[in-house]
Amino acid sequence: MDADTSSPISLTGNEARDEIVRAAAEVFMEFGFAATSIDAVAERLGATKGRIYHYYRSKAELYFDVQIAAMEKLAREIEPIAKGAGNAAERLEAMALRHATILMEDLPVQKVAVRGLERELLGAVAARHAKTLRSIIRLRDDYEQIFAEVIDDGIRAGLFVDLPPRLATKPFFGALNWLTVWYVPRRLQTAEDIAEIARTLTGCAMRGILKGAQL
Amino acid sequence: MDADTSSPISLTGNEARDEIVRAAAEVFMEFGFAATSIDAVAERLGATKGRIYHYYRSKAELYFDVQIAAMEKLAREIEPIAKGAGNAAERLEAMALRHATILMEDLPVQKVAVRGLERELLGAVAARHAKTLRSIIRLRDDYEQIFAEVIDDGIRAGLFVDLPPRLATKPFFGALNWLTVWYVPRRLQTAEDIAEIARTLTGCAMRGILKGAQL
DNA sequence: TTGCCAACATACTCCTCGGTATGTAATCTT
DNA sequence: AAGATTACATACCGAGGAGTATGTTGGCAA
Repeated sequence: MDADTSSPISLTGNEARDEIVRAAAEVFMEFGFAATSIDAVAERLGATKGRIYHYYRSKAELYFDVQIAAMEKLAREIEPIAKGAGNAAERLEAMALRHATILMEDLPVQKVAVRGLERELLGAVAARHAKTLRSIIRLRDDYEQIFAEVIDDGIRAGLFVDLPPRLATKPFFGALNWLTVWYVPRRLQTAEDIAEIARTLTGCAMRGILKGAQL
Repeated sequence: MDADTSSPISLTGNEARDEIVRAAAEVFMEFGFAATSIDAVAERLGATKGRIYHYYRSKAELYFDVQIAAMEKLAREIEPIAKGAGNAAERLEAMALRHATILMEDLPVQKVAVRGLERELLGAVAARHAKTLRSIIRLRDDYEQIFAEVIDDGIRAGLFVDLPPRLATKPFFGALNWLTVWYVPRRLQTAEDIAEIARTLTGCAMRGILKGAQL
């Protein structure tokens, strides 16, 4: 077990690390990278720094792991849909629906990932982790590319408005991802409530790029 | 001059303060609140901390001022459009177009404002500035309310899809505001390029809530 | 011209926090 | 069962940075 601590990318999810990542995501979500202290994460775990630094060599590495966890989860679920059955509009709608749902179900991790690297890091630790940084940005780009390709299909098929796919992706993602800014999970909120929100957002996003009339 | 340093809200824009706010916005945009040092802001001004602390009592107060500047600029420009001529769809489209354009033209200040208070602050300085914090959140809510009312008009008029106005506002803003995440100003970028982006985003946002067919 | 004050710069304090070095109990290996 | 390793906790260090206390300079009033 614990096959690699050297490569922060694509690590096999050690159980202990997973627990740390989840706790870290909650605190990062609340305070952001810079304002989050390792002690605060440890406290949420009911432990001390020692535990965290046993598995992670720096705060940045821990933060990266949250990002990776988020992107892998999304890609793992959405890619099959993109490559599945249905025309571009049907696939895109299913992707958007699932995407929005994951954001809400997995809020801490996903919110941190959506806020993204935001120069906060490039500025803070700079060139130190430049390589890791690049590979995470790559993960994001690859994920966006999945959507861009389906959108491109739709445009070619005449289903969607004629825009550069990469540009059309932006407001589409915007309508969905923006929920990480305003959505606050309420107690008493059922899975159906989440599904309702996801459908609403997906509806707006889809109409935004669909061409012509629909009901 | 310098009528009030006591109330951080609604201050009359002293020229010296404005210059500090603009510089601060640039650095805050780059590194976020927590990772921005007052020294860094001072350096961008070609000055030292002394200059900043002569006008601001804390980093938080300076940050608040950036937020206020952003919200006042938006409200000042968009409110007249909301109360102007045209049906709900026409007014909303004009508002969205201007909103998106301001975000790009005034990127540093607006980007900081869009990222918003994000608990980063509530956590850091907590109850200290709770009152100021509330009033800034109020500014944001009021601004969103301007859109919500026009959207409500459109729904009642049967122009827009039937959704709770407050909820419909979310994906609409999302499609627009998301540009603060991906948009990077290029040299050689003309006003027409910005206008083009604004039109594209506005188009997607409008189709997202418009009911029925359009060209 | 002199005193006063605004508008800064300089120098210092103090505390937080990332990271490390070291200790220690449990578990595993042989 | 006796080292060795894992999985932490504890104790410490050093840097960075917010805020302050104290100069210093130029303009303006009387």
